[in-house]
Amino acid sequence: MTKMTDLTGAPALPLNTIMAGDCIEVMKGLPEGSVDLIFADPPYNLQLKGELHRPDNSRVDAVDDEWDRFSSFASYDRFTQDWLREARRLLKPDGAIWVIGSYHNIFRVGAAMQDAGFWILNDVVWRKSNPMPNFRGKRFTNAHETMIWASKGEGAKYTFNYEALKALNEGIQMRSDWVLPICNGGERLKTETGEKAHPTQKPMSLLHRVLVGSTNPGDVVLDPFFGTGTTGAVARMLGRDWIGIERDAGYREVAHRRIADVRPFDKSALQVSTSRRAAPRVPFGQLVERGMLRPGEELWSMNGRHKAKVRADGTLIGDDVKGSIHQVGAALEGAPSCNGWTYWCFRRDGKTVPIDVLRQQIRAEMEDRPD
Amino acid sequence: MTKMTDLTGAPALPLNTIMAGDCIEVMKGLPEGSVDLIFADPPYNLQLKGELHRPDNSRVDAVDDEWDRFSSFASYDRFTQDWLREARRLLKPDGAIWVIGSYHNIFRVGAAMQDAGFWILNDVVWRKSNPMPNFRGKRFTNAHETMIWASKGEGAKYTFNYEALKALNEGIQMRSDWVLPICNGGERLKTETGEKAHPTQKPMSLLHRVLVGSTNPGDVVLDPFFGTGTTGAVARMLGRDWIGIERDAGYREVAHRRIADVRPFDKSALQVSTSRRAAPRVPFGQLVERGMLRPGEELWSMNGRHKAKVRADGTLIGDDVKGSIHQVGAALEGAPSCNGWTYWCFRRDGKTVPIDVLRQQIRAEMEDRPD
DNA sequence: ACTACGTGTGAATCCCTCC
DNA sequence: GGGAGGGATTCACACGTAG
Repeated sequence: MTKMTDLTGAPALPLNTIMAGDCIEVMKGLPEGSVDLIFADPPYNLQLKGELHRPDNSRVDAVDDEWDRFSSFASYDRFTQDWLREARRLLKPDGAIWVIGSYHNIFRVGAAMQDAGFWILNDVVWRKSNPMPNFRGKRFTNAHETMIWASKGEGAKYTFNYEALKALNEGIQMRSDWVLPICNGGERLKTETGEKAHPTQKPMSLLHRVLVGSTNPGDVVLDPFFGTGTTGAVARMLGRDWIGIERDAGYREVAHRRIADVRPFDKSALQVSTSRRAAPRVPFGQLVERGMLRPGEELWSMNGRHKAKVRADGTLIGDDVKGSIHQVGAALEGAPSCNGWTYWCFRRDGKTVPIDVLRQQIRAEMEDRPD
Repeated sequence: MTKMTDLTGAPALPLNTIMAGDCIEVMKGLPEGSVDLIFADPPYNLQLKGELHRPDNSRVDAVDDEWDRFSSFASYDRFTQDWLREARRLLKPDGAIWVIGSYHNIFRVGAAMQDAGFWILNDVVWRKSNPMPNFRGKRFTNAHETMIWASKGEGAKYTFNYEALKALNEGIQMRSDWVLPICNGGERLKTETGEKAHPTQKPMSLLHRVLVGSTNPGDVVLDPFFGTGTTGAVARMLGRDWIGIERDAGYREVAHRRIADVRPFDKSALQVSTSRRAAPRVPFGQLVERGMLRPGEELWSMNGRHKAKVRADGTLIGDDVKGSIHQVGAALEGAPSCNGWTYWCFRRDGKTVPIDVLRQQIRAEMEDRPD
């Protein structure tokens, strides 16, 4: 493949392009710590009946059952370890990875991810609303696939747009089981002869939820098993940069045309709900400095059971306790911690008002005139 | 343990008893090829670190028991390989095994099962209808556990009561995802002091479906991690013989009393597992994920007086208001509440269509294969 | 008897910034 | 890098008590 470098001599990222070749080799040529998210839909590769192929496409010549079984699992494991090692190298320290699979391969993949140092955050079940039935009635309808979401390592940071996903789910925390239809109808890519362009095309709704939940606009998303480019199409739609790797020229061609047709959403639609966590921090002392609360004034706990007096330095003093609004609240409640902003109230004109109202006033002013 | 033999000199099966001791050692003393089904609920190796509190400051009662602590993945893997080897030895040639776990351990267990020669038939997802939320909002609600169902080896026969399961599922082929509540209320075993008798008691409805589906009356069911004996209780109820292995004397005592109380062929568990299903809630965000509405697209109020723009996370943004379809509708109308589904319309081909039409489409799809 | 409301709790790898 | 401290964060049920 072509080696690209930027002006500093560091290899540049080939953003929004489909790279040709084996993903392990191609990833070796990309710079370490450069990617925000990896979405991988690796080959399931474990149909031991009939033929079995190594990652390099050579056919495994079975001698007997024992040898064949050992050889095939071991060869799939080596392949998995190899691409996972390169994938992890490419991730930024606060990057994350999603891998999708079925019971044929997902257990080996999950164990390999843990062995490679990834830290599993959730396994997410894609529950298909319209799966193919088990025609022979010998097993359960295979109605789901499993995704593993993992950070780069134990304690590593990662992106999780909690509020946006909660909003997507009408105000209820998003669960680890997602009910979504399989990809068919107009979304399913076809060849000129009307056949499926790719046997395992994933629905865009699945990628939408993955990318809204674990990336921000402008992030770089890598898909090492690009296929017909669902990841790229949704990334472009959502204003994320993407890189695809695919060794099949036919799939690359379909993906290229498909992504070129995508109209990105406009910027304002990409702004998603955020939590208070992202809001600027307001020290309680500022309420006193600005005269919103007077030193000596009494605050009352939300439940009305406790009171404390405001001091000029923005601390509280109650019976035998003094400290921050949080510390005094925790001490009075005998709790391990306490959010003083939602715990304390002041009184004006006979009404009891949470002090958080004052913080919101300050934040509103800051939005008009940011520092 | 005591060695038992029957009249022919072959070791006899200690049917319908709880054996004391470490399951690997105990299994070594049982005869090869003697068991029809194994249900195993091994330690999950949760690796919990500090304490966790709910937003109301109450402390979560974590699984911190000694039996769930392993020094490393390697030591957990050795343990898993050892008990799986003995389990497989005990199975009849046409026997089968179920193992339940979470993302902490299930990938390692699944890979070890394949390595041990088991042949996976399905992975089955237990979708909890009432899981514990993720209190800190840092991950998805961990709302499911995974069960692996496997035969003794590739091509081995196994029991699958297809019609019985179909009947259990109101005439529709049983899928690989089962919606069942966690074990609480009256079914949850308590000590005299009112604490949980076992931290991870499984619901009887789960075992009911497993045993109805993959055993016949008179079959022998072995549970090497017996705990407080859910497997034994359901087996007795359904007229199956059972063997439990448990090393904790306290758990054995609770299980013994519990199983003695079971009336065989009680139909109560059946009623639990076929509990009625509520009308499915469809989040508005799903219309966006599924491409039925585009982020950036405008919606119009039914009366034509207001409009708002759809965002990628399924919220709306109008003049000075943003939030859910319901919130924005209420704000624009100055009303205390608003049903956004009937309030908002989208435009296609010059026609104005209520968004509720799209929700009805999704519900219709779900009715094809409910659960 | 029935409803309304408050409380308790479940296999959990659950914060982040600043000094 | 470790410790301190601000302050953000929950859904579905079962059960008990009040009205």
